[in-house]
Amino acid sequence: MPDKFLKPYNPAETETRVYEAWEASGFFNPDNLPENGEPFTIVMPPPNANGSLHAGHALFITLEDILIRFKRMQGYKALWLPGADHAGFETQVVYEKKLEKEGRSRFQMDPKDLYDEIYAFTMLNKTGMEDQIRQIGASCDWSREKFTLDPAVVLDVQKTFVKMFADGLVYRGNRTVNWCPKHQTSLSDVETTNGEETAPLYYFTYGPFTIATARPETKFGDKYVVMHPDDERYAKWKEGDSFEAEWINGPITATVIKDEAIDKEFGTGVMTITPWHDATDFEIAKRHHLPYEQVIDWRGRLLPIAGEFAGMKILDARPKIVEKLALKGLVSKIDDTYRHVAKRCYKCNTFIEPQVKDQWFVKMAPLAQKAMEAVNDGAVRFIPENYEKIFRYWMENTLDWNISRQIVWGIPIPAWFRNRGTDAEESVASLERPDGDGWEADTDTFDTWFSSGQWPLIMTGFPEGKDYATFYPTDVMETGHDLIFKWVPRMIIFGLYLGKKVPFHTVYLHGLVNDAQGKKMSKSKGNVVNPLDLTSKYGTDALRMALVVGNTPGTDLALSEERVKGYKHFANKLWNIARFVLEHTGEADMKTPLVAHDAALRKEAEDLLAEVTKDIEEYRIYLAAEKLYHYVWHEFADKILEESKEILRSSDDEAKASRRAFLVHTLDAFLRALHPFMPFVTEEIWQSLQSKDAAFLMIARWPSS
RNA sequence: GCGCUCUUAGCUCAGUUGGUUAGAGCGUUCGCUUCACACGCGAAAGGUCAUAGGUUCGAAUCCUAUAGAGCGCACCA
Repeated sequence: MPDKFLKPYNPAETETRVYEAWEASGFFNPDNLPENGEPFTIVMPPPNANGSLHAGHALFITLEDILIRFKRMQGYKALWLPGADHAGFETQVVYEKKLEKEGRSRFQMDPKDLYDEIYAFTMLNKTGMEDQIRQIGASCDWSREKFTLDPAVVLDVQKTFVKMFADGLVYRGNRTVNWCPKHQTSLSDVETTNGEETAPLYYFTYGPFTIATARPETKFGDKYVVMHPDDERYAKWKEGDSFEAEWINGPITATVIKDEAIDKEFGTGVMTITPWHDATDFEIAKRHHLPYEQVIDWRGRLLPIAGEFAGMKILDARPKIVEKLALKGLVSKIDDTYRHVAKRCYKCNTFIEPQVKDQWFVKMAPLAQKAMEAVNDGAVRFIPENYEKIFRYWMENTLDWNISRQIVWGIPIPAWFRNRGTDAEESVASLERPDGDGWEADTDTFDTWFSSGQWPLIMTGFPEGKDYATFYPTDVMETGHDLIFKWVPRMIIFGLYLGKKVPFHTVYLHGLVNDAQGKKMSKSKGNVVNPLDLTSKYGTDALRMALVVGNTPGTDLALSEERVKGYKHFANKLWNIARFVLEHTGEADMKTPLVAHDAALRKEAEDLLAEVTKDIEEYRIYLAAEKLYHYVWHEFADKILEESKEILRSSDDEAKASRRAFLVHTLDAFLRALHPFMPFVTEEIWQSLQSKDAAFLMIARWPSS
């Protein structure tokens, strides 16, 4: 028995050494595996290279590594493809915060300089994160790693856009977008949050009508009142009737419009419209061919149309405008109990200002239709199953996807414009500048999800790479349940559009990792747990077990330090079991026939291993881990080892020989079974076992078929 | 408003297709310097499975309603 077993298990001493040996062996790359089985592929959700690893990363790395190691031991060509995401807007926000702290602003910087700075920042973080992923024990193939801003990836993504343009699936749209005045970019619908708020609802006299509004500051240019065509209260007013009204900055002439978008029950059933700053109003204006004008600028300040209020921020202007209207006797009521839903930027919480803007949109309906059909045909399975409903809901209710972002940190949109802002405006998608004079390049970049949506294709080398032929479609997409609508549908859509096949057959969705009380971790609450602190304190294997035991898919996990500590004890237990077995067996004769009692115990163990195998195959990882833990500690150690002491002290040579073989065999089998969950301690012990039959436990045979 | 999920021991959670006395970890109590391990061993206490109905030979598990929690969606200004 090696002397190291005389001391408690030391994760810190073991982990780096073992990982380096694995990596050097080349077996993370399936091309080097001794067996040439069927491929099994997982694309790693590329972490955002703008910070360090958090507990959620540790969870997904663990889950995916368990599946990969399990399949590798079963003889599959197991390929886990790591990558990193530039995470456009997210990273730019992180970097802008940094600039803010330094008293700088991106709006005073040359875009090229800004890009270069963010690039350097991201590359530094990327390297750091790769090391951290190694620390969690990820057996991914680093030789195939990609970054979303690798030149080849950029080109692929741009080609997709050009193809979609040619296929009529992207178009230049001039319409209402979600505008963040702080970050000065438009955002997709999934990049905004909806919060219920209480805001005063003002009732103003508007000529012969009373209108209700929560946004007086947008009302300067309003010259149309709209009501429902069936509203009997206003039956005497006909579409096109006009009237005089005293308004904020003097008298105006207004016109009556009838539209079914108006809710008769809300307010007075009459409203004025501001097409530039409200999506519903924009639609009404389009239907009735009404003019529209910008009232609020891109920074969230009032434009000259506001007269004396020009240049003011909307929240400052609002009370002053109401005050002025009150002096004119035009305020009839203020309802302070009005609750409504307001959209905010999901990063800075600033109110979204709807603005009309030219952007590139992806036509979602035909693409979503295909994704739906694939799911209906059973080509993609969701775990847990109920997420399929959520997926369907999203695919049935798609809005066209705005993919233009007014930020530098991203993949440039290969588009060109001519005669911009005039009736003769032309816009084309092309990798090269089109022929002819006057073309200017689009300065916008793609929404990050436009590139990450193509990730399974990109990682497998679509369309001509050799990996694409072998490993696409991939097998499992394991990611957070919050990505069910942000990421998963886009991957399925792009997979079907470009690759003609779904990119994976199974979507496994994990929950959030919360603090010990089940509260969401956040920097402001100060309850963020750094997974690397936990691995250095208790060992990576302990953290991995704490993250997966009893953690059902789709459900959030409360991660307490006590929990991790418990599994550190388990790693040590395993270590001492090995010590006992090694001490008492010496060179056991593995061919010794087992006595009846030992054969029965062995049957029990084999039945359990068969169950565990089935559990993992059916993605009940939480259950498999718990069963192994329970058997090893409370059966093998507490009962079988205790009973062995007496047997091995006895003078029954047949029973002794049988028991020695049984102990070695059982320890060996459970080290194999535990290896995907606790790779380090199991590998370290297994290297000292007489039953060792491969260079690494990592590539040894799974103990049950 | 609509949709999805959840409510099981002091805490965090399992309970895989309905089937004997409902489980785990941590915590608590009691007893152990047992020669693998005190990062340990042995034992114990602790639950009307949110509530009310229903289906069934049998329900934590299926159905309905109610209450509470969480998440998502929604153009009522």
